[in-house]
Amino acid sequence: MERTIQEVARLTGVTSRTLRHYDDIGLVRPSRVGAGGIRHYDADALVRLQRVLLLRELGLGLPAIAAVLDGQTDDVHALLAHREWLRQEQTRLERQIASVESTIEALEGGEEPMAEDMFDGFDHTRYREEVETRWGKDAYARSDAWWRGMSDTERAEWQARTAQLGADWQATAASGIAPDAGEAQELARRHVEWLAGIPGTPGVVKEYVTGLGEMYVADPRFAANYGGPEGAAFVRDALRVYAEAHL
Amino acid sequence: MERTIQEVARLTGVTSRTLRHYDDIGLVRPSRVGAGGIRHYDADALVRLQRVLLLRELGLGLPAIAAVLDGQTDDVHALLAHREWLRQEQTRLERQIASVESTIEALEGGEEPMAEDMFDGFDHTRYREEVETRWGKDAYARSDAWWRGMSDTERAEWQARTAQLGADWQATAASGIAPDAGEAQELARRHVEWLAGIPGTPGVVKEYVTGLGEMYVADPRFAANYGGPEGAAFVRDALRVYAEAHL
DNA sequence: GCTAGACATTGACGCAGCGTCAACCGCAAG
DNA sequence: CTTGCGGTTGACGCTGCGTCAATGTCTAGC
Repeated sequence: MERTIQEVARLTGVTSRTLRHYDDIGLVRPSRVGAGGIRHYDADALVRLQRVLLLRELGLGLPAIAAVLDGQTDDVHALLAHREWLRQEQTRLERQIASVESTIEALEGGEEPMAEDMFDGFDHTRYREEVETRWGKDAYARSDAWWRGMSDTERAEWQARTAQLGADWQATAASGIAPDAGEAQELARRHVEWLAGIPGTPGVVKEYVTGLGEMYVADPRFAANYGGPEGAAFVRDALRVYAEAHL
Repeated sequence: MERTIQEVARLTGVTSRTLRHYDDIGLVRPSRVGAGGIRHYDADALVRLQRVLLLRELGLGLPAIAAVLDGQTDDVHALLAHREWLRQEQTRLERQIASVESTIEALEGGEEPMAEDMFDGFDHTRYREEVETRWGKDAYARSDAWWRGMSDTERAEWQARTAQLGADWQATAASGIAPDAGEAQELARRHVEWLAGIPGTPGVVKEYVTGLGEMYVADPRFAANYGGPEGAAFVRDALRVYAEAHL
């Protein structure tokens, strides 16, 4: 009636190591421990093990299995929750596969060694329409040439600067100070300086800077760089104050 | 131009702990380590980190990413292999979800607390047709009543005995001895004894035992219990010899 | 009665990828 | 001088066991 650990292992297809592990964590205890610590399993222990293995095949974690077996959780309930988790994993995988495939296509198409558009910085092509309608095709072309002319390293540097500027704006807006305070105005100065570094834009013209501030608020794509609409509003106000005073 | 670990962390969205980990394993090293072991990252390091993060989002493991970045692996090749792995994961998940759902249905339908059919043992309902056509509806009904009348514990015990018998047959067949050797004949005796424990079957009748042997060979569902067709053939031969001599 | 061998036991490390203390140091502000 | 922020190097924890390693026990054969 009783079986040793090795016999149980053969019967159920698990290793003896697994059975010892289950004993350690209290999931399936042997029915009796004889001389020398030898584990013996009776039919009841086998029933329990059998239920464990069934739930394990379904992908449940050992703690969840323990909860079900000890009656702390309703089995149907546990399985429903588990199914939900499995489904989320599945959609995650789907998205990942799609990403991998589009990346493969891009690489096979000879695209840039995927260094672009990782930071939230100035992603050029995304704003093509915006630039062309506001400042003309010529402006976009110059800007585009400038962008493509840079090396990966230079682009990374530029993007990092852009991201840092955005991060600083967010931190400042969140600190609660006024848009016309010194710190915010210093940021506005950096912002204008940064703008001047982009060829093909009007540069340090007063109405351009204030207009840009409005765009940050109106366009969620830009607003996201500054912590959403509120952050963008802070940037707009600070830029307006700065432009009035210095441009 | 250079940034501290915390700045890089904010820029890229990873934690400084992760950056230190990447340094430890040599995946992304800081461009310079200043006084007090302070890490500094320049634009080149950012480019590398950026590529790491892109590949990580696709689900690649860090060693695989390192291989790609160090030019030891073609990136397209690595991604193709990775896609294959992702697809396998996906089908595995699909199957698991299907299993979970059928289990949920079974539980909601008030089925037995899923103790059945885990071992390779005698799974009753699977062989209903087989039993009814060979030995009549009455035989199946008696057998069925006997099976349902048992407790989980008893059923587990029975299944374990059945599985053990199958395992012993496989081991004996694999050992290379002849079907009429003593050890095989002892197993045959146990087999007949085991058969006698199933109500509704003809029992220890000579032609029943030999016919059963043939069925084991012919039906892959049974053969699987004895190690496939070869193992089943060994069982059949041993049973025939035993039946001729003792029944 | 001894020994070999098969199987048992209890540690303990390793795996992936960091999160999370812990303990300590350095620098700037109040 | 203290406080606080940010930097450093360990080292453990998590999931579910696989995989030694060192040692004990039971059975079989001489």
